[in-house]
Amino acid sequence: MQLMNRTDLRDRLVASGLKATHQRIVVYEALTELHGHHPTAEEVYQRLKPANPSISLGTVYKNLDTFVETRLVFRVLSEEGGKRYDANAMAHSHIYCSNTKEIIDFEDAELEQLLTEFFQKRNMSNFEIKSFSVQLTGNKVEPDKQISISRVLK
Amino acid sequence: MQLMNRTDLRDRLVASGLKATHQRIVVYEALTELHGHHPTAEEVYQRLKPANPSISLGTVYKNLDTFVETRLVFRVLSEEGGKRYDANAMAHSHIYCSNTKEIIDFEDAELEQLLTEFFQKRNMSNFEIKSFSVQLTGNKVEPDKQISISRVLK
DNA sequence: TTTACTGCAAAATGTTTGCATAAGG
DNA sequence: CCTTATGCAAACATTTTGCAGTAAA
Repeated sequence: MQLMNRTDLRDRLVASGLKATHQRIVVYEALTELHGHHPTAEEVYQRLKPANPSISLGTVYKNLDTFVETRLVFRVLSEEGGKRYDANAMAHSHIYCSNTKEIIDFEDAELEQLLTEFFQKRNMSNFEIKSFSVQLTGNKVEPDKQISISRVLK
Repeated sequence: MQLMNRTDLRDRLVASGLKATHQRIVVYEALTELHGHHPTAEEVYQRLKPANPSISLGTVYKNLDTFVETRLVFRVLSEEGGKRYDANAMAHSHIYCSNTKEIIDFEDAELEQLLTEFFQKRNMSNFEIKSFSVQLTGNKVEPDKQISISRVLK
């Protein structure tokens, strides 16, 4: 997902049926650069403003919404209620850290497999499942405390 | 969770270390009555206003926040970004319906068990997991379409 | 050339805050 | 009593909207 040049970015937009405007490209680019940071619209705007002083915050909002609609990007909602975005179309889960309020990506193929199988077996009679994600809540453990915590877990 | 009288509601508030004011009781009551609907603050307010015309929306907000802090209630963030509340302290997952925008409770003991075991086995070296929930996205299937859908699933 | 997107600024939403008054323990 | 919660209204933050002008296909 990282390290995409503008041609690649443009291709992705077009592949999603979107007009590849300059603004769209730089919004999407900022998002890929900030991948893992789950920026707010404002943060995306601040990121690209220096190089694109004429872009408007409204356009950033509109494009983020468009990207979410086309599933090029998805929205994460922080514990505090703000909207955050991430340019990773792959299904993945998040950990909310209650201490630092960070949203940390958590990708685990084994977990994904486990859940995919679970939902395939489970007959959700009146529901067609499109996707799933797991939200974990917890606290980061400082390196010096790791030993005691791992003891607790066992 | 449903069918609680005011004495029970009061007891729960006190047990969580909160002053059992009339407003708190009726906010909590409205929330239990709307259980499964995941109401917004505004909806809670509309629900209890007829019987409590003097209560203010600000108080509803303050109390909902207080309840979330004490873990008496939890917040769900809708796909659209609004804050919604639910008076169910038990861990459970949600299904977002892309069509109707509903948030539907999904409790599944088997799934819970599966994930609990998964996270116990998995050594999350630098993270102490407090809780997890699964967000499912999909579409409700109308009764007359169920047959074809279940074919797709197989 | 046609359609869709942008920038701007205003408006709408949703939520929080400050403070004087009221109620709970 | 003393502390904490309430109601009110104003302030705030965030997001959406409308529209005339502009750029992409």
